[in-house]
Amino acid sequence: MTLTEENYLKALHRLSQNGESISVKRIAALLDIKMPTVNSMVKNLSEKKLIKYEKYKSIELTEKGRKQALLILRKHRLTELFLKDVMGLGWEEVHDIAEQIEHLQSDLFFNRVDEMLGYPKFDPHGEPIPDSHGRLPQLKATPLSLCQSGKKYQLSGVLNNDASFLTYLNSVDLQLGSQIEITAIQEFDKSMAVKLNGKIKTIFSALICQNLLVL
Amino acid sequence: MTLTEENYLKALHRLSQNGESISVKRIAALLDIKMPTVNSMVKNLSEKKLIKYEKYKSIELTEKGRKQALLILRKHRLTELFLKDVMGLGWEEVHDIAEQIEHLQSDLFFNRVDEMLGYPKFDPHGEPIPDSHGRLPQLKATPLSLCQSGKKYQLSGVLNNDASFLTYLNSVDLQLGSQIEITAIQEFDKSMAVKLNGKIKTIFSALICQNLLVL
DNA sequence: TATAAATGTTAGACTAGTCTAACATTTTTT
DNA sequence: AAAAAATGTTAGACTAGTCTAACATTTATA
Repeated sequence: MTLTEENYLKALHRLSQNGESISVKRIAALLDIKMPTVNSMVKNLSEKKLIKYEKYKSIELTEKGRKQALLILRKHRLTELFLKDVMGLGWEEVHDIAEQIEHLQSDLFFNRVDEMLGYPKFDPHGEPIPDSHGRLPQLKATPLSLCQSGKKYQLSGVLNNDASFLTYLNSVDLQLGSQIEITAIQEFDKSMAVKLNGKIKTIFSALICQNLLVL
Repeated sequence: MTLTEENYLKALHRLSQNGESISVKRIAALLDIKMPTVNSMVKNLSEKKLIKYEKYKSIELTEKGRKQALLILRKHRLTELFLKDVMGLGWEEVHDIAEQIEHLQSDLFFNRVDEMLGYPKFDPHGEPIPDSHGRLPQLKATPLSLCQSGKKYQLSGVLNNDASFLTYLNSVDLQLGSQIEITAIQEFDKSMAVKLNGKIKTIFSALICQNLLVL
């Protein structure tokens, strides 16, 4: 598979995640590529049995295509974790580098990365890491916004990668694995009073809660 | 620069290393690409002022081209060291992976690699690692195994950190900066008769010579 | 030095991935 | 249900990098 095909597969997978059906227009928008270009790539991927495609109908990944996408995702997420935990880069810095490293062809390299990380199941953004056969772990992290008052959770990821958000998390010393205890939930605006790592007390707005994944 | 252009520059630099002049034929052979293809790329690189080229004449890197090549070489050699020393891969395994990683665009990544390795000046073969401006350290450390009989050298590094090797060096009172004079080279097994610090006379096996870097 | 061999160059074709302009179909609105 | 808007498709062009076949120049050799 070419680098370009891999990027299309990743996009296809991402679009298939949020339930809605996949259209040429949405792929084009996501990849910032014109529709006719997407159209021809869609035909190409269809010939390779990576997607199911009929003119004017919506597009779906085949099992084969989905597996390929998950294998790329695996490399991406392992890389992000490696850059952060082994190399000490910041959350906000790792994505762009991982976008490049995910295309490396070397089982040896990624297996060693996996090993050095202790075979992790989630990446720094809380996304599950597919195994080497392209299968996903069953466990799923929950947004803090759906959690209950009076309980304790562990931060397992974030749903937003904006630098401003990540900077905020750093400012309250919140990292993967940090403990979050919900002491109260404000009914009116769904903001939460929380205690972080048993120490810092603060308020999370609803927007923040929606973007924190916990276990 | 494209990945392909980078590979041509690397090849050009490598060919320029061994003194002989650079021909289309030699580039083609090294990259396993047909001569007409090389010919057109040579024109392209010439337009970009990375090489000096006139029809039927031999090819030379410009200063600009040489600098670019050295920056890629820097990334390659840092990566090899990283894969070996940080990730624990074998020396024979790292080259192919480094060939891919050297094309990553991320100063952040390579600066961190450099930092984690302690800003090394030489790779384990004694090859110099260009700095981030594409400049070479002035002096080139050479494995003792490549040195000449009858000359004097200074120990500038070792390529092996096994306790047994370092203990041996201590036992003959050899330290960084110590003088090594080669008095004879045994042709059969490449072992060397040496005089250390003008005093101790002993024999270094070929293996020892390969692991001592001198200036 | 004339000819043969080696090397270099040009011309033209092909693929992957991109584009714009024009046309087709489906979906939404009136 | 007709018209308008949105979306999808086709046709054809362009670039980078590759190739083969044919031609040109330089170098080596008889």
